[in-house]
Amino acid sequence: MEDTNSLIEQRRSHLAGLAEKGVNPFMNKFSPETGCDTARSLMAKWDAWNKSTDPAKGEPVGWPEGHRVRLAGRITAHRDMGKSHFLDLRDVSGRIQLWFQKAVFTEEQWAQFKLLDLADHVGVEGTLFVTRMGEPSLKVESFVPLSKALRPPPAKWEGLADTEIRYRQRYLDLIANEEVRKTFQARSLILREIRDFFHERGYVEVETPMMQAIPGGAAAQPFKTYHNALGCEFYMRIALELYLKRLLVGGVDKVFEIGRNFRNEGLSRRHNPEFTMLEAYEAYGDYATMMETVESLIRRLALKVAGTLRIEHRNAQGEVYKVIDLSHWRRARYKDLVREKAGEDWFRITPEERRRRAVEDLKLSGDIAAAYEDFEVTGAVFEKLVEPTLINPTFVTHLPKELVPLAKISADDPTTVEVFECCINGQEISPGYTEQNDPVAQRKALEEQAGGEKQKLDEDFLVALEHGMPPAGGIGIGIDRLCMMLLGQESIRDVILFPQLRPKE
RNA sequence: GGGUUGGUAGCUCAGCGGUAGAGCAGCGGCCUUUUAAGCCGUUGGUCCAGGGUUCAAAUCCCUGCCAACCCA
Repeated sequence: MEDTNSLIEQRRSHLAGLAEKGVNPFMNKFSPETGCDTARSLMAKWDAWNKSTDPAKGEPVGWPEGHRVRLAGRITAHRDMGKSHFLDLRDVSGRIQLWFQKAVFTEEQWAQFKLLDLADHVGVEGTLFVTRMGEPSLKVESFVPLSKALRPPPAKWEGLADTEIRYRQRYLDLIANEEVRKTFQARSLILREIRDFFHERGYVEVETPMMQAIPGGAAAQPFKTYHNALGCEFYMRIALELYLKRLLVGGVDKVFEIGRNFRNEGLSRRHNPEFTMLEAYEAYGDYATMMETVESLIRRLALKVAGTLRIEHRNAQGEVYKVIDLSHWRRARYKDLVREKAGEDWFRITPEERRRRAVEDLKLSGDIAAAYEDFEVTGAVFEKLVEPTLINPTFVTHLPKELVPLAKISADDPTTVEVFECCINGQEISPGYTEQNDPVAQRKALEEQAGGEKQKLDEDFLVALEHGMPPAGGIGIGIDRLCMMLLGQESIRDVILFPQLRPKE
């Protein structure tokens, strides 16, 4: 990209100007003592103490006026008053205001100062003080250019709105938009908290293959790749499941993995071709054990990241348009939820009548294909009419066995399986299972699912099961959707740093 | 895959057949406590691309590309 404009040319000439003066505009190393906002708040603390008239205010706190400090960051604002300039310096901790006075510097140094541009990185050293306006600031005594920005930053006030630039050049989005920085810091916190949660419960974190000869554990289109040295095709994984279960066989009784799955399907507000999945398995647990696990985990995440179990989603105007109450976790049977929307007699009428009612009365004609079997008609009712209404957390239990062929039959209702779908925010956040550990039943179910295509059977996995897998509960949690729910984002692209877009040119 | 909306200066946007615009940023000037600094002046454009209609197209039409949203 060799595009130039006058702004880039100006910056290039400033770069050349620094070089002529023998200044390296890309320093190898400069060690700041502390963060910009750290210095700023310590100064503010002292200032508050200093100005307090309370006779019992005690010992000085923070950093006093005149405290010497060395900082580094990016220049994000410039207010020029001739012989006196105010700049904002920003690093990951936040910002602090810099004061450059002409009188402090030699003519040569001032000439170098004039070659600095907005968005450059600089290192500065000086003393802390508070301005007349009460702003804790740094009186700069020396500075060094650390990295010259050859391109202008986005406008500071409007921020960056162009979605395409925001996603393709996320770094500009992060520079320009404070909320975006916060969202991704919160995502990092969520991941860390999930790991702490499972480690505290005695789980072992593992990493299993992303390149698999047979992509299993879910029904989804995989991406294909090729290994030159082995001379064979591989698939990018679509789920973590089958390898984690091998580890249950191997005696890793509590095991989890957080990792990327890849599905070669459509992109949407809720789908990115690569997405982050958590799966956790617990030997001697069952689906009920895992419901408790999911609830405890998500409650903890909400308190950590939002400070409350009442998650508010706000629109661009800052108005709350949705509230998710994570203090009550409903448990409801699949059939009961379907009856609420489709009629009390739904499961007593004939399959033909069900189809007619779904298409005509419930207006699901676009969602029900002619080839759908009866259970799929009910599935469409659930997916289109029930799931979107489950804003507050609901564990949907006792799913019909046809819907989840690989699961274990419920002890109290043989037409259903020991599976839950935890729905929050109108979407499925986490499925959970009492895992199938009967190798004969598992083989039969997988063969039926493969529809006679023998090469799709993960024989190695079935052999593992034949060695004996302990009874276990398992869950999967879509981390991206979890982040959307907790962080008030309606698009998956706003919780993934670099969402997939069509490559340019 | 279908529909809707959008793509104009570095950024945010207006203009919607008749000379290419504003604010911010930038550049020059004034100002040594400003903070979306202020005041004066000023530079900057493949109006997404390609075709068409027209005396005349950023503007109307067609095709394509990219994106967002809705639907499948």
